[in-house]
Amino acid sequence: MWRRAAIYGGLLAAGTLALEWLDYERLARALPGEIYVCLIAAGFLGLGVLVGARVFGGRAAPVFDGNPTAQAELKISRREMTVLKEVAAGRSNKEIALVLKVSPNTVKTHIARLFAKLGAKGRVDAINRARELGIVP
Amino acid sequence: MWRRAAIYGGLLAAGTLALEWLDYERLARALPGEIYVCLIAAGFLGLGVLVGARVFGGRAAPVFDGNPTAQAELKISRREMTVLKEVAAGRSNKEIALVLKVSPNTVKTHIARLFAKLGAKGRVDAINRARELGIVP
DNA sequence: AGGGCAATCGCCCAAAAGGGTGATTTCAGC
DNA sequence: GCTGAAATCACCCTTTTGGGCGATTGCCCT
Repeated sequence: MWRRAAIYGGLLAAGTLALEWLDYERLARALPGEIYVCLIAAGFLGLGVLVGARVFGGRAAPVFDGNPTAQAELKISRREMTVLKEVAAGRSNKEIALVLKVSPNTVKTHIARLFAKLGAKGRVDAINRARELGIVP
Repeated sequence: MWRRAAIYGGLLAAGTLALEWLDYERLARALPGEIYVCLIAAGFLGLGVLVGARVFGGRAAPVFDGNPTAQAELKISRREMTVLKEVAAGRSNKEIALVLKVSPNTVKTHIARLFAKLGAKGRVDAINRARELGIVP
């Protein structure tokens, strides 16, 4: 969405520059000076947004709390989500078991289900896929 | 660094706007129209970069190839960096060994050194710490 | 020429992770 | 009251990881 806005800004900038290039004189006669300045400025503002978006991050989703859509799509349960977050935090099965106050076997079961649902072959892989799907920051 | 540039851009924009606000008439008399347009445009360009940087990502380092500063600080060698990237891609030691055409033992050695340098107690932990330090995307 | 470092590999062993299967409980929804 | 899904736990077994040695090679630098 923001990427789209940036592209529109860039197009606006390009359009403005093209107009200037093609018929500067007539444009200058037709438009009051201030409006012309504002046009150019707006174009550069859009271009700047484009540059900023290109240079920085570029990741689509910002703040994040899990993507309910993809999460529901894969039928990842609440418990599996909490376990997934623990895994992403770099904790071991034993640590997760302690934190969640369940048996290590339970943690292993949850993780196994997560792997199946995410199509992952390891915890790092699972985290990467979850991040691609936008269900983990 | 890029953040600094964005801030400079924003300051330029603010300065330009302030000048316009304070003494538009004298500025218009003193400067040829095109230069004035360029000044405003450059200001807005910087402002746009600032907005883009603020809206998107916000992470400090952008396109990326490893953060040389933190990397040098921890004395992470070239080979260790490539191994780290493979680990972050979710590959197993055996797979990494195949890709890099070295023995699995060598991969293990590199990873062990990485753990020591990063102060990590597992691959996921190592990736998280490396990402915090900005030496991995 | 010698020291230091990166890169490579080997071996041993313990711990962790992962795969497969089965079982129980709890609880919401029909 | 029955059903199904979620959550819990257990056991067995294989593979992977990780820790802790040591050793060699090649390269850069002084």
